[in-house]
Amino acid sequence: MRNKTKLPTMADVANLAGVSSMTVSRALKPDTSVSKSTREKIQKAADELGYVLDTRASEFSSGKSGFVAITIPSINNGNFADTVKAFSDGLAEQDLQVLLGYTNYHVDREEQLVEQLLKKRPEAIVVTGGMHTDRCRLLLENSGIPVIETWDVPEQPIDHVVGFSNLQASELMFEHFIAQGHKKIGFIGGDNSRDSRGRDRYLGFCNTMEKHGLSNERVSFQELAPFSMEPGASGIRSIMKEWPDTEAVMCVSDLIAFGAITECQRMGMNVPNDVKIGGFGAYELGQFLNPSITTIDVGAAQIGKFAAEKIIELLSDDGNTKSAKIVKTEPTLIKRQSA
Amino acid sequence: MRNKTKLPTMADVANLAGVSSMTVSRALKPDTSVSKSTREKIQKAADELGYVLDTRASEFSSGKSGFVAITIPSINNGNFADTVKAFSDGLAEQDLQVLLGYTNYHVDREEQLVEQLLKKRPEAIVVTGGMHTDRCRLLLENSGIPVIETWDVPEQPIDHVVGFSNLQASELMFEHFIAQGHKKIGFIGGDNSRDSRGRDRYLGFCNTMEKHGLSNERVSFQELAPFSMEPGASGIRSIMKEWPDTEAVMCVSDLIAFGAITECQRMGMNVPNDVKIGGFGAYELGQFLNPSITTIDVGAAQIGKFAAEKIIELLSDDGNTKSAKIVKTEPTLIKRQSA
DNA sequence: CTTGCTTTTGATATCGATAACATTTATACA
DNA sequence: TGTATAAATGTTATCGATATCAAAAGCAAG
Repeated sequence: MRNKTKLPTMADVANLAGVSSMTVSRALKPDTSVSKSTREKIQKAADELGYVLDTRASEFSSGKSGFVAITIPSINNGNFADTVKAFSDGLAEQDLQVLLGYTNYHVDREEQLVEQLLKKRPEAIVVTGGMHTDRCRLLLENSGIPVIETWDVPEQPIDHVVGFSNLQASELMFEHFIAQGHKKIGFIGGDNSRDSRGRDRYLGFCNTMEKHGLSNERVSFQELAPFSMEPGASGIRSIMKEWPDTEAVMCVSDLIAFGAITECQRMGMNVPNDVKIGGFGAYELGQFLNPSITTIDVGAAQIGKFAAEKIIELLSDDGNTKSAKIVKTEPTLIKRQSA
Repeated sequence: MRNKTKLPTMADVANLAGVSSMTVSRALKPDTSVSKSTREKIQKAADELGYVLDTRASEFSSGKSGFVAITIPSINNGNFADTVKAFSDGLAEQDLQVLLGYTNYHVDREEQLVEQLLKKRPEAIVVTGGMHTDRCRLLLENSGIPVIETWDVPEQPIDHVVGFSNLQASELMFEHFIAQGHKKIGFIGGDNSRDSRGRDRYLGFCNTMEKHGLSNERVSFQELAPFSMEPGASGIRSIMKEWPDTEAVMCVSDLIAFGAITECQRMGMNVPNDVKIGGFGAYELGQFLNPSITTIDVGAAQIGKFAAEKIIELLSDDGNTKSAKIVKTEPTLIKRQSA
């Protein structure tokens, strides 16, 4: 059980089976020309030795790493999890694995992570967002592999993009508030310097307010821990304290909205009668809360699916791919009870 | 930008810097004997070429893979995410990376995954639970690396264990119900054949009911999608329909409890006045729901932390480790509003 | 300026599999 | 039965870094 004992190699299997190691290599993959009897003989030898292929050697030798890297801001986020899941599923057909990294919403951490991931020579890399450090951008540009930026539509894309405009997406919610006749509208967000998607949603707030000649002062920015509801509670308290006549508030995510709605209930307010609360991201828990959360569905899974399709196309590329560099998805408003 | 262009290798850097590749190899790691001037020269050459180390070659050559594998049932589960996070953090100090796989609560999938992971030659492997296919067990036993089973205390451990008794943990909740004078108690669970931890929680139900001479018939087993609240809603509907006088129900997880509580509210019932609902896992959302969810805290992060510590100890092992093979954590009841 | 040490650098073999090419064996058909 | 073709297997070189051992350079003390 100790580390000392050497694990069997392909050569060991070859010896035992009385063939060359090349034949073992072939026998262990499907769709290769090895006679049935030889393959069985080799399989038996491999089982006997408890042989497990060393993919490090295999990938190193063949030059293909067999995986694709993806960075997301946070593990504890149903939306990104949906993207990753759809992405993994899409790549599984091609026997491509996914190597995942978390940036924790920090571009510095992203840079570090991207370098780490590139050292492992992925066949493509997907990053969340279009905001990177200079060095990170350089690393990606020089990586020699397809790069896809997601969940955003950067002004100067590095390579390919699968995303949507967070600004336009959040406008859907504010237009919804305004269509219901509300004028006293607020926003609860996070650290805009770290989360550019959150910042764009805030800009959507400012834009819409300006367009309709309304005040954009009713905002609260909270320190957002990953997957945190507490900031929603503090945010709504702070807004209702300073502007008690606020009629509708959009939160930068459904989790924040969850915290805000439940805090309203604890303060004795009725949502949506006393105040309307909107979320973002169409998280599952939003359907089940009473009241259910009106939200923006950004098609997180679709982003992962599209990214996977793009990568498959780029990797099987014979050099004449015609597909668009930028794929946009369409966020939609999901009207439920809370707003 | 196309895949064609070869990335620079260490030899390229060595050429440009006018040294041997061995010196480059040394210069790129800390704590090695390379003169300051040479190191700077090499660093400059590497930057100029945009050189990024190929860890595949590096790890292959040195024989160390530099990572540890871990399998968890589901990505969309805050508890396992907490374990993984603490685990990653614990290993980061030792420059060990974590390679994560999801079994989706299927032992067959686990077997497949474990084989895939072992092919990458991790330095240790952590699995969730103690239920495996025969082949999976064999693979783990023959892997030649430390194996840790977590989130459970198997009767016949493969190697090391960091876990707790799910059975005893769930008994905490039922004893809590009983101490409040309840006798008509129910349980909402999932597919026991797939989730052994859920099954043990159910067995805790049966044991406690038997011990107190109470009926254990008030149960509902639902098909549990990962991170799903809907089964909680169906579960409580089914129980309240068949046994309308039920006084208290424990759910196999907080997410199920969430679905159950909000469904009770939609049915016009008050939790906890009309019926008490308990959860399992101490998920963050349980704190914020109204009513907040009474639950069992199993110390998910602690499990990850302990597992990481154990691995560090085992890997730095000089052959005379004395640490216990089995580490148990202590689940606790968190009394909140719902029960 | 020589001896004996430490520090720095280099040459070579090697990790385990596979690509590419070469060769042998099996199969089909005239 | 012989030849053409396909299928099965083997040989050799190689991927990119590092371990290991060897050599050179730097340095202190006599």
